[in-house]
Amino acid sequence: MKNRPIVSPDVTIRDVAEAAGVSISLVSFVLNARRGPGGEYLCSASQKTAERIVETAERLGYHRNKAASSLRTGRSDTLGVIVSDISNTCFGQICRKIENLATDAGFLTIFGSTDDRKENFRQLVDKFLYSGVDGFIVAPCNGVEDSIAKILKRDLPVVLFDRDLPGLEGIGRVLLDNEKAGRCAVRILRNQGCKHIGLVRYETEIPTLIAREAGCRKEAEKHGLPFTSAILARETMRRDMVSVLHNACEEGIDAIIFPSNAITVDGMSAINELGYEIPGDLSVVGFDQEDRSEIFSPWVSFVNQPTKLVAEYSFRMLLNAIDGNGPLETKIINPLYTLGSRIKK
Amino acid sequence: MKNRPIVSPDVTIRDVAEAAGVSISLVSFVLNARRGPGGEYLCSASQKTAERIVETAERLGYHRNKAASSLRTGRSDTLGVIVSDISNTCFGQICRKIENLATDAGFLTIFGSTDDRKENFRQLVDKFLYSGVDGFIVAPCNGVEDSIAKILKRDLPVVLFDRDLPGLEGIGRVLLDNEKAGRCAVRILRNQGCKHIGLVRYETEIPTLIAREAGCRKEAEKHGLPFTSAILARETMRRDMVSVLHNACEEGIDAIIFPSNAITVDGMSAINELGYEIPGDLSVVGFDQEDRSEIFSPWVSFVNQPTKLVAEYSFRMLLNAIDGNGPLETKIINPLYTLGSRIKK
DNA sequence: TTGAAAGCGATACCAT
DNA sequence: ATGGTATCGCTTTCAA
Repeated sequence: MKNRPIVSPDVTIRDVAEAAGVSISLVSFVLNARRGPGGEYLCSASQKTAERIVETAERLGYHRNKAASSLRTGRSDTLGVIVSDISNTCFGQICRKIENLATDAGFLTIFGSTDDRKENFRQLVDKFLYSGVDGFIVAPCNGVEDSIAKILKRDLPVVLFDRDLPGLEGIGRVLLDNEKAGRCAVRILRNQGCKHIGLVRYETEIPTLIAREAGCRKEAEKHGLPFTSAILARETMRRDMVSVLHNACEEGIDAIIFPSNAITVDGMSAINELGYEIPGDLSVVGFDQEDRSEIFSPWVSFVNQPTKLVAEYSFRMLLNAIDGNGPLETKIINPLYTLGSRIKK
Repeated sequence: MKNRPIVSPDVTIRDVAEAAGVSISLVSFVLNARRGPGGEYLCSASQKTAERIVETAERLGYHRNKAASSLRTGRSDTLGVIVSDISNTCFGQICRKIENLATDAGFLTIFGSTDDRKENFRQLVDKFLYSGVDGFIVAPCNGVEDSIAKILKRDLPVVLFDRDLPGLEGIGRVLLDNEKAGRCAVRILRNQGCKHIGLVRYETEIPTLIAREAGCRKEAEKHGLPFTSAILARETMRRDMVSVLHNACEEGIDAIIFPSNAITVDGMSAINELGYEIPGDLSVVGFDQEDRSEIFSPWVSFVNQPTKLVAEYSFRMLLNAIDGNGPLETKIINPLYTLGSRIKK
């Protein structure tokens, strides 16, 4: 365990300095200089020397030692991203996009999954904090306000997405317009000619779900459409789903909305178990689409977070905050949807 | 861009030393000491002092500065993991598992996605190399032998998974037994009573696909089952799939195998387009299951890499190599399968 | 059992 | 325009 080998006799800034016949300071200067529009080095060094230094560095294959640089500057050029589960399609996509953007901006990204558990969230925040990240993009669990506060106390910027933690100040937010998303779901079903829409959710105080349901109800009422919602206990949702859907169909409901990914999954399981046909027996709108579900179940419509946009907004906001030239604010984004086929061939 | 604030006046080892009334060296010593079975500190310091130091460190909220430690030791306690797409379920799961294992072992993990493109792979390797990772776990693209060699030249350990790069020496491998996986697919269909099995793949030299097809053929021949395979051009696979499947069904094929994730996706699209029913018109075995596809399309069976095992073997092998107490070898693992329902309700 | 001190490599202040 | 040098926090050798 102890005797891990020390590796790679690397090219250091000193080697470059010697090879170029200048001082270490000058090399550091030039290598950190910003570039002008014409590619000039914006520093006090002469262009000639600057070019020679850069060329030497390249020739020797020099690469800045991150640890040393980080130790000296207090910055690591690393971002911490925390989600509930990176193997979940939606989060996976957002993480990938953030990673790409961060790479282009010269940042490294480290990810962590919480499984939606407070303790895991806290551990990850600590871990990332102690590894010296420069900022956070997080999809929080409920009740992790203290952990966020810990980040803030270190003066590090945080951007929240996917779920809000109301009441926190000094952080950025990139959130879906959930009420609009709810309206969107109902609109899809109305366009398919559905006459009586149902919604299933579990009991919760998560504002996301409440707002989505409210949006559904408003849009339905606006058009005088019957709208019925069933609220299950969270623990027994999976089990209760079958009877709830069965009753709903008996009562003449011809369309159902599952307002989150978890509910969609349980709901689709129940529909399979009941042997219902989509859209024959029931039209379905789910939320937060799974990978390729359009291929495995092309008759289900989905309302989604636009993952690319979420990633872009979150990253830009964080980067601006890190660079000190932009505010942390709240950005509300519009839902995206994919329509399922209405007809089976 | 330049004036990012330097943050967090942290508790340093010096603070701990002063507060505990000992020297910096002693603190470092104790804090890096291994623990005996009874929790004793295995270092020359007296247990009393050791305990006092540890207690002081905790009280002050001390955490080792990673940059400084890394600069001094040349180790970063960071692992680099490279896959083709982390938002793909299978890779997402493997990454998550590796992350968990790494965390438990005190390592940080950084991920990168290549989209199966050489240049991206090379860039990621360089990026990880220059950020000082201690080792790599990678699912390679074709033709990145040079990049792997670059890692090896730095004396860093590499473990390959998912796909092999034959001919490379001095690396670890965790690979699926692809021939067995092919046999497994045929066995599933035989159990469902299928009489004539087809397989679609694209033209390639990827050993994975070839071996899977060979396995299928062998198993079919072993039981005197007719087996027909169609080989499409990679670029036009998506387009050609429809007619190929159509012809296959006309010719009396009652079961089809899609021997990779990409082929499964295109294949399922085509089946949807043709309006074929599974398993009414056709039984299907796909490879490398998507997230929740069992819910959206419960009638398809899948042969998979056991993601947890792949993650575990890869990580353990790498960790042992880093610690210098274990070889980098080739580990072949058995396929896993999930059965689709044979009957629609 | 404990401590002093020499770096690791890069940055940035201050001279020249 | 260029260079000398203190310093970031930690590990580790050597001496006491």
